[in-house]
Amino acid sequence: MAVLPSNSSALELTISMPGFSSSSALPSSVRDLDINQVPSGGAEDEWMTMNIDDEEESSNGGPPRKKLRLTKEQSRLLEESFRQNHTLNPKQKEALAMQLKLRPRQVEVWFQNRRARSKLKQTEMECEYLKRWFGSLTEQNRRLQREVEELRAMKVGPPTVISPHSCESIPASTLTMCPRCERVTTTSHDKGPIKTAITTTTTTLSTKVATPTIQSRQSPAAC
DNA sequence: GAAAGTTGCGCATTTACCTCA
DNA sequence: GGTGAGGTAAATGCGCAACTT
Repeated sequence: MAVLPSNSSALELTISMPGFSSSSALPSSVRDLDINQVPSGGAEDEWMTMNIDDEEESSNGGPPRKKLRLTKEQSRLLEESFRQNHTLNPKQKEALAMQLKLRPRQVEVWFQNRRARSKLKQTEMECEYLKRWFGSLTEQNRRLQREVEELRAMKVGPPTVISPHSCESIPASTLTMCPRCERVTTTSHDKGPIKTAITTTTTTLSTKVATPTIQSRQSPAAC
């Protein structure tokens, strides 16, 4: 299962994790849209209070700077451009600035902030994902501990298991489990009662939580 | 070719402003 | 109407790489 944001420009992280819904991990995008709405009670030319000249004046100790609010169209174009490229070369920056009637520096800053927001969202998603994974592992651990306790309690005489291949009864002491792939193999070594008891739980392990994968995660080497 | 200085860029952090509950 | 929280544009400072002298 791949968890992907509704807005592909916001996140690049792809998380594969069976059994988990992505919806709760996604921050609401509604407010993002509202942020760029024209405030009620202000005409658009009044709303764009800081044009190029104003800003240059304020940076030289002039009147205090006013907050620039990008128009919907400006935001749309910037987002579109960001989707294509997360960084701009000087030519692209210049062209975009001209198109948007902004200074190249403003475009540059917007891209910096946009990259930072993407990264923040990605980190939040990773955090959420790790928390869920931790929770599922904790639960799995608890379940297995319980099983071990039960098996310890019913330990009477030499434990045996049914061979998956021949359906014959095999002394459990001859079975071991590969810790990596969790397959049962027969050996002649005696691993002691606890080890063999755990071995008998192999069938239950088939219900284990599948290891979630982040894009870069490598699959374990074949056993 | 090596070292020092310059420039441009990206990023992290901080500040200032705005909106909304 | 005042206020605090959250969002975001902009400023600042730092590190790094490429280039020049």
